[in-house]
Amino acid sequence: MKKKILKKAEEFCIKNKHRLTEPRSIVLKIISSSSKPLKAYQILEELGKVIKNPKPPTAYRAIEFWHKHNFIHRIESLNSYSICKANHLHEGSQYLICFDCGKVIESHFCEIPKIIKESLKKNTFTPSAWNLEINGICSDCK
Amino acid sequence: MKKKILKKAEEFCIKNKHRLTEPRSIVLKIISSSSKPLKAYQILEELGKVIKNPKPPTAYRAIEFWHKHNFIHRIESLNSYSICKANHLHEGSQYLICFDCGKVIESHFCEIPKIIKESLKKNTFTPSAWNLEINGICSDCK
DNA sequence: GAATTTAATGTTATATTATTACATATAAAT
DNA sequence: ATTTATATGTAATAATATAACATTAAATTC
Repeated sequence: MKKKILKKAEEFCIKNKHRLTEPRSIVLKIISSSSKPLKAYQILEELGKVIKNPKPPTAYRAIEFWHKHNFIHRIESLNSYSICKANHLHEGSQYLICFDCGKVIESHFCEIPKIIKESLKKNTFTPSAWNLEINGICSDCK
Repeated sequence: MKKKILKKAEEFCIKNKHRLTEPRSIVLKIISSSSKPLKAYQILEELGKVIKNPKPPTAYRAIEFWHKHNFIHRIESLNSYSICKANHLHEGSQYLICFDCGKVIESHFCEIPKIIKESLKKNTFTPSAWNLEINGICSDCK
């Protein structure tokens, strides 16, 4: 899984003439290796195990880069970042967040639901990205 | 509109034995009077025009109170708060956010879309609240 | 209606999250 | 080789949020 993402990242960078620099590749590795979403300062801390005394902008820039290109999602209500589990990069994300154990499940579907599309049409609004976060209780905590 | 919300808030507090204190009622007034979502420190600033030198916890506590009881929604990606426009209080919110002009539209629908419900069932996850934020471009900016 | 309990606020300090600004380095294009 | 564009290094600080403890005010019990 991890390897595949890094491979994809490499191809993406070559194709789009972005540089796959050390902070970028390490940050992507960190996020993709984590089973849970990570906060920026957790990523920064991990980064510090590989490169010497990194500063917040170093982490934030790499995070922003991968986020902008849909390799990672941001879970807004947790200020956290998670690798995109779908095997195509896409502009929408949806997470189930258990308020008991804190577990976060990425629940993938590609299309914006119909009812939402209709609402967009009514508002003549053209979507580019979307994020849905559902709080509740997971099966383990029931 | 504003009056109605304050009336509803009053009734809610009496019914549920919560106190409609000064910080609470002023904060609700501030948020409900604003056409745009407000950030916590903007609310704090407005609060400072009415009560003497309020501190962050005063604003945050009132915000948390109304948020918990679904009178206001939090727009996670903007760290902002907005009055719930639906005339019944509900656990879900959905916003269209224009990245050009910054306009935020509350797009109300009561039910979680079917495709999402199915995903919840598959994950045996019981939702209690949900928040959808869609970024894109509004009709005025097209 | 005085004593107790509970709910809420006041206040100080600080933690957490994120960005600005400017210098430097590296790669790509001319 | 020079210029331009892209990205990082570093220091400082801005923006967002909470912890901890003291105090006040209302509700409940006696």
